[in-house]
Amino acid sequence: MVTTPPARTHDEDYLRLDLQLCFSLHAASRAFNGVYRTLLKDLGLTYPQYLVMLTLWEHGELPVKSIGEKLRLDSGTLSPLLKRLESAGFVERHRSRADERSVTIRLTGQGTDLRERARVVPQHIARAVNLPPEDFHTLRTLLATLTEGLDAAAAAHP
Amino acid sequence: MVTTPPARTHDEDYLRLDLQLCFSLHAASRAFNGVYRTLLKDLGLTYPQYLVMLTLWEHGELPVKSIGEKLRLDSGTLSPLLKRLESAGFVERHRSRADERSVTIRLTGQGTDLRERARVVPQHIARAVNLPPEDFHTLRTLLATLTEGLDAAAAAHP
DNA sequence: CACAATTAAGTTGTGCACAACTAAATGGTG
DNA sequence: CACCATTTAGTTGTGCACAACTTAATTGTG
Repeated sequence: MVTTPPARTHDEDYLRLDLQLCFSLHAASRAFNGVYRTLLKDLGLTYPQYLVMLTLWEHGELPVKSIGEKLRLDSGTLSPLLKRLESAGFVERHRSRADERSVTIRLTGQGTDLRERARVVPQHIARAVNLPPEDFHTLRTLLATLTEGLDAAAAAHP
Repeated sequence: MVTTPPARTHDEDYLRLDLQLCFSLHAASRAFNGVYRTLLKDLGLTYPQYLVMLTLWEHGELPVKSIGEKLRLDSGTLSPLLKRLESAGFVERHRSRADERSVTIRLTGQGTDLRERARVVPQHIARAVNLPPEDFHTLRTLLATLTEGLDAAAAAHP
């Protein structure tokens, strides 16, 4: 007598859905990284360094704390990354006079100039992504919802 | 006379769209990782190790090569990861007799048993994700399309 | 004012991703 | 058969993510 408990099948379904989504997400994230990597190599930037430069180009100088909040990165990741951007000559680090705990990151001339050379990057990416604008928007919304749900779940079970 | 070239605005739009999508994707991927990390800590697995175990649970023993193809990971990532899974007692590594270059990864009893304990993971994730099935499906499809486009672009400009 | 709690940045250690390389086995071709 | 190209793992080195911790400055409270 063959006995396959129904609960087992249900679990398998869950497992399969979950597996498919995390695979897709993982794969998409890595594919994105790959394309950025090759595009950014000419500029001498890694992908996370590019994200930091983008926020600096947009907001001017920023304390490390703010960069971390915008990019959801902690000091353990940012400190060495910013040190590398500094030795590459793209940013300067200045201990804040108002609050000596804080360190302000400022673009150098070279860092500011890099923005012009970086303008081609988003164009290449947009072309590579090759999605109609509405899909673009849907994807972004769904990802945001997903992240929100996951963050809420993470906060509920810390 | 104020001259703002239209191309400039266009570039800014591209930059903004690109920035938004790569931020969403990056954030979603990291949120996913975070939830998995806490769930998997009890099992003594990292997220990539869990992905390897999932493929082994599904396919039984596999050569390193096949695992790498399924997960899009190269030997530089897999070799040390598998070594850690081996010293944790979840897998064994056997040099293939038929082809001495190949190494077959096999589940141990402990590795097989872990599957039962891991059954709760996808349920927690599905609950955390909290998306209607159709959104789930849309997201997966869009991510697949995105990855395909990015891979094609990467292949065109290697 | 003193002092404990909090905050900002940095450090250390582990693990993953990936590029570039090595070593050994295999396969194809002259 | 000999030799070279290919294939499979593995190694090395760089950089990111994150947990756990340290240090120094600031803030709040008795």
